[in-house]
Amino acid sequence: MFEPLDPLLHSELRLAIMSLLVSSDEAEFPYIKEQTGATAGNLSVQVDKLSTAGYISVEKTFKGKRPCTICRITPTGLKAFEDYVVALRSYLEVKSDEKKE
Amino acid sequence: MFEPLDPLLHSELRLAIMSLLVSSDEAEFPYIKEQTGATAGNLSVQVDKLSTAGYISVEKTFKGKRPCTICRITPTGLKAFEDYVVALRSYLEVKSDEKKE
DNA sequence: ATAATTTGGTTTATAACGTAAACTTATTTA
DNA sequence: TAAATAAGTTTACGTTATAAACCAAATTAT
Repeated sequence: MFEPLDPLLHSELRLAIMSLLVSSDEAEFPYIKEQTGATAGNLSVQVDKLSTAGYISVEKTFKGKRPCTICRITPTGLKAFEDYVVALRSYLEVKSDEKKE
Repeated sequence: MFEPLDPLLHSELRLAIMSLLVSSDEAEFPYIKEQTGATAGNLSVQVDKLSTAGYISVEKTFKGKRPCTICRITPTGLKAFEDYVVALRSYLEVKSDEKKE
């Protein structure tokens, strides 16, 4: 009836991060911070979790002399996001008293 | 850009409960338990939270000699659910690099 | 009759999670 | 050269979610 929701994606900030990365193939840390309105600390933690799960890749480079963290979604992450969206539908659709399952 | 998600609804089990109640105007505790696959304890806690928030009403009656807990969604709860669905869309839609906001 | 099981839950203890605050390091700017 | 800013990370804490333990009444088995 209700499909389980990937707990890694069922989090406001992590979902927002993934949402951004689905649309733009890469994004820098400060941009994600600005778009999501998250604090740097919270963002850092959640980026790390997504990265550890293999949902995003994180590249640490430099932009001039300043450090620059670039995030990208991975194929695994994209698949997980798509699956999550499908699963969510089972919660959002109105069921007109269907039988079982 | 991303609308905040009502924390009370952004929970797998509570969302499932609300989803059931949106479609069926009332549902008994054991039915919700069966449909969601939740444990009775977890369900009891989450029903209580939704009830405290005024999102559902809980009526305790009897069915024959056995206790029977009936849940119904309230207008407040329905509104909250609808708002949540709208807010969620801001995370699920693919944005083709639109400008700002 | 009474013991065991089932039904229908509630309470509570714990582990996981989200978040902000504090901190670090390097770089500009005053 | 001192202060402020940028770009993060670490850590500490309060909040949540969840299962385990519990309770009471009714039903079924012995």
